[in-house]
This record gives sequence, structure tokens and C-alpha cells, in this order.
Amino acid sequence: MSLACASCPVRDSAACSVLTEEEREALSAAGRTRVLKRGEMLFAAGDEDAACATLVSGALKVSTVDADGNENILALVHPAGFIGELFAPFAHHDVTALTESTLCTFAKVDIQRAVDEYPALAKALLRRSQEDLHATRSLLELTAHASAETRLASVLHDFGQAASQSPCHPAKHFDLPLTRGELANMLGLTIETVSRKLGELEEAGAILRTGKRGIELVDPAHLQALSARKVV
Amino acid sequence: MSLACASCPVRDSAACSVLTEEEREALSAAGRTRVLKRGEMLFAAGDEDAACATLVSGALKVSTVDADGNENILALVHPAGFIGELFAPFAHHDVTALTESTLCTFAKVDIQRAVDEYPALAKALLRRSQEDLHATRSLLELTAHASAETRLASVLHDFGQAASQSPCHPAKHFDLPLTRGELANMLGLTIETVSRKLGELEEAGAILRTGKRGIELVDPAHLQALSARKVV
DNA sequence: CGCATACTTGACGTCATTCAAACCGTGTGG
DNA sequence: CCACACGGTTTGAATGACGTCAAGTATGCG
Repeated sequence: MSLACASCPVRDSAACSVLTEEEREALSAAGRTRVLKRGEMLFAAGDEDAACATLVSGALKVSTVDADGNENILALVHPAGFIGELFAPFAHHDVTALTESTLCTFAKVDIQRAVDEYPALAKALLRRSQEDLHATRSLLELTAHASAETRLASVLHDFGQAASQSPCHPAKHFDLPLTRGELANMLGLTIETVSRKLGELEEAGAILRTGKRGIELVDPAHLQALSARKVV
Repeated sequence: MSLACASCPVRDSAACSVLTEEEREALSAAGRTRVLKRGEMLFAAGDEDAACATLVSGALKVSTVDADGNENILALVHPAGFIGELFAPFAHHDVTALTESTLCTFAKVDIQRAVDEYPALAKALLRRSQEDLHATRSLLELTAHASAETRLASVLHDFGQAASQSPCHPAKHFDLPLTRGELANMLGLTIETVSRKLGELEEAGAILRTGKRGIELVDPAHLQALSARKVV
């Protein structure tokens, strides 16, 4: 299946948006769109021919499994995000779909060639990489020094922002893309702690849980206040 | 003071190593070397005109201070490392010298121009950025899921590697570039816990503390075994 | 010599984990 | 249609690892 850049929802925000029409067309000839169902992997740690990809819709997680077989979620990927370690001989992490996701995939060599051929693409990928770095450091700051309650409040606030169209106000209602277990894992907590703290946040009137995954932000300001609070 | 690329100790490993002699010379004309003493900052979070730099020798820390004034160390920078957020209008983090450090600094605009002019530089910076991302994710994995003992063992092991010339064997003896407080902060622990766990590692015969900062790796295999161990 | 700064050590408290059991929505088969 | 099993989730009680508070010990500098 060939790529349909013309109707691509992230055509103006993905890395390839910096290319000219012609360049984009040439690149798209090398790629193919792919749909992953929840739980399907784009590639696994250790894969030598790990693909590169731009996420068009859905959500992915980046994770490792440690020596004892425990998963370890390191990052989430949102639409327009780019996945791919261009300079590593093999993938360091697993990349898995959290929800049904459509991607625009490329063989690593094709992206490497494109980076050499289109300097603007290299610059765009550099920008994305620095944004990823910043996001990872924010999560690091959270897990290293914040209380369980703060970690949850912060992540809920972020999800609200991500689910919203407008950058200023978070969406009032959204579905968590993660199970409790995944949420706990990503924040360095346990399922039980996540469940309890969500209960407390609901108790306090900050949020409302609807069904398993639904979250309503009743008092975003309260969440934001908690996010800002350090661990005592 | 102008740059002395010819005798630069990281001339073959820093980002600028991908440039031709001529290009490098042109770039060096825009930069200047700078020496920071321990505690001096290259720039602070919020600075609009934050410099970019390649670290020539010494060590830096990347940190934030949260709403309550607590420092939060997010990363270390080793020689040949590159510092600079090319696409952010202002710096997100503080960058401070841990030891006396010499850097090769550039105005942000000059690096931006160089990135546009020399595609190889953009590619080199992309590579460094992805390496930084990987390092940050490793630290995230550590702080999110590992016990205090494992965090310390892992970081000691890493410091041993960094202090060594050969990539296969760690240095047997080195000085910590961080105070106990900085070490604790970076690992999401307290000074007391770090001190205690170091004591236990010494007790167990894995390391030997000499003076305040000196560390001798008596049993690197023991450290490595601990590093691999998950939090139960 | 004396103060400052960093580090170590101990006693105690707390927050998150662990272990265990119950709950709930969903799909399956009788 | 109901019984039942199963994955994800919630809730409770007890444990434990790390944090907090508070002394006490180097090490270095004026």
C-alpha cells in the first residue's frame, strides 16, 4: 500500500512536513503505511532491521524488559512523533501499539539516505529528537523526586493537554491510553498504588473515573497545583 | 581567545569532527573557548541567549530547580558532549560545571547557521541527541524501578567505564565528580541513603572508599550483578 | 586554631509495596 | 438465560525500604 500524504492528518506537523512536495513524494515511494492493533509491536529490542516510522494516528509505548522479564515503559509516542534509532545497529527498546495505530514506516536505510539527501529532514529529526529528550527528562524529574500523588496528577494533566485541540485548555474528558498496570509501570509505581491514588484524587474532587479508562477532569487547577508540588 | 582545534583532545569525537578542515576553521572563528570552575554555570533555565557548546574537558551537570527551590539533576555531560537546545527560544535547564571544565562555546545563531550550512553537522548533532536520549532513558529506567542499592551499583559501574580508556574494562580507581548530595539527587535518593548504601557496598567488599570522593572498584562483577537486578 | 562544609551514623516515622481477597465487566458455554 | 471463568481493577492489612530528624565525625580553609 502506498502512502497518501495528501490526506495525511499529520502532514503539517510530522518531520516530513519540512520537505518540498517533490521530496516528500520521493520519500513516500520508499515507505508504506501500516496499521498496528493494540499490543502489536513495530519492532523489538535487539532487532537489527528495526523500521523507522512516523506515527499518523493512535499511540505507542517505548519500553524495555529488564533481566527479570519486567516491562519498563520509558516513553509514549503521540501522532506526528518519529520512531527510529538511525545510528544504532540494533534497536534498544521495544515499540508497541497502545491503541489501534496507523504509521508511515520506512526501512532504516531509506531514512538514512533521505537524511543525507535532504538536509532539512536531518534538521527536523534533530528538532524532534531534542523534544523527545526534553519529554524524557520531564518524566525523569517526575519519577525521581515526586510523590505518587504528584506523579499521577502530573500525568493526568498531561494527558488532558494531549487529548485537547487547543494548547491552552486541557480536554475535560478523555480515555486513558494505558491500563493501570502500564500507568504504574511508566511512573515507577505499582498497580495498587495507582488505583488508590486515583481513588483519592476522585475523593478530593479533582477527577471523576468513568468506566475503566475514562477520566473527567473536574478540577484541573487542583491537578496542576499538585503537579507543581515537590515531594516534601 | 580563539579556538585551538589542532590540539583539541576531542577533535576526533566531538560533533565538529565530521566537518572538513575548512568548515571547522570557519566554525571555530565564530566560537571561543571558555573555562568554568566548579559551580560556575554555562547558562541557567530561562536564558534567552543560552550558548551552545562542546565540552572539551571536565564534566557538567544538567539540572532544573522545581517550584520549591529543589535542584533536580537530569543528566551529566562528558567530554565531546554537546550542549544546546537549538530550537527552544529559551533554555529549559541549568548547565553547571562539576569540575573545572573547558568548553568550546558558540552563540546559538552561529550553530543554527552552521547546521543549515553543513548538513553533516546536523547529522552529527542528531546522532548525539539520540545518544543523549538513550542515556536519559537508561537513567529513567534506573530511577523508576531499581532499588537504592541497584541505582548506586549501576552508577558506580558507569563511572568506572567513563573513567577508563578501554571500553571493555572499567577503571579500577576514580574520583566521583559528584558530591553525595548531587549523587543522591540524580538518583532520586537522599544523602543519607547514598551514604548508607555506599557503606554497605564497601562492607560487602564490592568497593573501597578512599577519602571523600575516591572510589576503588574491588569487585566490579558484583556491581554488575547488582545493576542487572530488578527491584524485587 | 576554629569555623564551615561535607560526610557518616543512629533512631524513628512514613509512604509505597506486598500479599491477599473481593469486585466488576465481558465473553463463553451449558 | 444464567453460570462461570478470566482479565483488569479495587480495597484492606501488614511489612519494609527509604526518608526524616538529629548527633557526631572528618576534611579543608581562613
